[in-house]
Amino acid sequence: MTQVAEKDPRDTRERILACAERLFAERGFDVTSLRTITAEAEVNLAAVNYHFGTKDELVREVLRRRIEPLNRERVDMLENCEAAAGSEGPTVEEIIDAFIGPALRLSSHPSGGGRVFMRLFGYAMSEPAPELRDFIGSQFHDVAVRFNVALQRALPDLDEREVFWRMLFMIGSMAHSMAMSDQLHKISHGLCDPHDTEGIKRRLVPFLAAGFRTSPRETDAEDKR
Amino acid sequence: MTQVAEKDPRDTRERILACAERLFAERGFDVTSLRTITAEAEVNLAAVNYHFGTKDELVREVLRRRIEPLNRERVDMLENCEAAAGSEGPTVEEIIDAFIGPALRLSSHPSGGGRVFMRLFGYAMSEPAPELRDFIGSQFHDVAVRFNVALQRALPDLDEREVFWRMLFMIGSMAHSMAMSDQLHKISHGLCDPHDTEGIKRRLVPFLAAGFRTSPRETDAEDKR
DNA sequence: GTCTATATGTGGATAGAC
DNA sequence: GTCTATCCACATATAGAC
Repeated sequence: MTQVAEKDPRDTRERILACAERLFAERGFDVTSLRTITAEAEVNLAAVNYHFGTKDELVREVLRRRIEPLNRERVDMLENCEAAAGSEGPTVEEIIDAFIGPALRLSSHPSGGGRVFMRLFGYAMSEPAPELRDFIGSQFHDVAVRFNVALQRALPDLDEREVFWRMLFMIGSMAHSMAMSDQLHKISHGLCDPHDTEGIKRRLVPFLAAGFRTSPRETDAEDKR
Repeated sequence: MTQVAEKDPRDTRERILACAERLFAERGFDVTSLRTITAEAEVNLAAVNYHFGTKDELVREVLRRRIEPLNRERVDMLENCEAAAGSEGPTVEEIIDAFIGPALRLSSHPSGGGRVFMRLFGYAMSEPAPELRDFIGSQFHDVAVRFNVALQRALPDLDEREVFWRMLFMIGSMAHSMAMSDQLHKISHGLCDPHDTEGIKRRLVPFLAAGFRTSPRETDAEDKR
C-alpha cells in the first residue's frame, strides 16, 4: 500500500520502444545494438527478444507505433475538411495541410519522443533495406491512395500520374525537412530554426500548393509526342 | 605481347569502388560488409584496407567520387547560364535546372553505376551517422551558398532565410525522388516510370519553380508579429 | 600490390534458473 | 516476466609471407 506503483508489465516494453526510437533516430537501425538499447532503457538484454522476438520486429514496432496514429489523423483531417467544404471539395492547401500538418505537429508534441521520431521518420523513408521499405510502403499505401483521389478532385487539370509524381515531390520535401531538422540550424548559419514547426508548415504548404497548381501543359505536350 | 592488357594497378581500386557503390545503394552502408564487397569485386579482402585504410574512408571515397564532379557540373551550368543571361540574370527555371539536371543526368548515364548512385545519393542524404552527415554537408556547402545567392538574385522578394527553406524543400523532393526511384513504379501501379529521368526533370523543375515563385507575404506577416 | 591467416571485437539470439 | 551465462556467426583490421 505504498504510493509507489507496482511495476507495470508494459513498462519494460514501453521503455524499450522509447529508447530504441531515440537511438535509431540518432544513429540508425543497424549500428544501434540491442545491448545499447537495453542498457539505456535499464532493462535486461533478453527482454527485447521476449517482448518483440527479433530486432527486426522491434524496428517495425517502433515505426508502427507512430505511423498508425499519424495516418489515422491524416485521414481524419482530410475527411473533416471534405465534410466542411461541401460539394466543391476542399482546397489544395487544406489537403496538403491534412497530409503534412499531423507529421509536423507530432514533432512538436510536448510528450517526448515526437521530435525524435521526426528525424527517424525522415530517415526511415529512404532506408535501403528492401524488407523495411516494403513494410513502410505497406503502412502508407491506403493513405497515399486516399490523398491521391482528393488531390485529383481538387486539381482536375492533373491526371492520376501527374498527381503521383507531385505527391512524391511533396513527401520528399516533407521527409527531408524532417530528417535534416537537427542539421538545418548549422547549415543555415542560424537563420533557420528547425524546432519552429509552425514556421516550417507556414512555408511548406504554400510552396507545395503553388507547385501542385502549376499547369501540367508542358509535360503533357511531350508525353503525347 | 598478347592482346590481353596487363593488370592495371588502378583496376582493383576501381572495381572495389564500383561494387561498393552498388552494394551500399542496395543494402546500406552498415549491413554491407567488406567481405561482400571484395567477393563481388573478386579482389582480396585485405585490398580494401590497403587502398582505402578503413571502411569509413571507403564510404567517403565512394561518395566523393560522384559528388565532386556532380557539384562541379552544377556550378559550371550555373555560371554558363549566368553568363548567357546577361545583366538581368538567369530565370528560376534555369537555376533549378542547373541544380537538379546534373544529378538526374548522372542517373541515366550509360556508363553503369550512375543509376545505382542515384539511389545511394538519395539515401545518403538522410543517413543519421553524424560523421557521415558532416562529411556530406561539407561536400555541399559551397554549392549551396552559390545557388542561394543566385536564387536570391532571381527572386528579390525572398530574403536569405526564405530561400534557405525553399532550397531545403527542393533538395528534399529531388533526393526523395531519387531514393524512391525503384519503389515508385510499384507504388504507382506502373503509372510512373522511375527510369524516365527526363520525365522527372520535366515535372520537377516547373513544380519547384512555381513553389519558389510563390509570394512569401503570408509568412512575413507572421514573422513580424 | 596481393595474398593467407589470424587477432580481436561485437553482434543477435537462446537455454535454463529463478 | 526477468535474469545470467553462453553459443556462434560474422565484422574490421592487421601481420607477415610472397
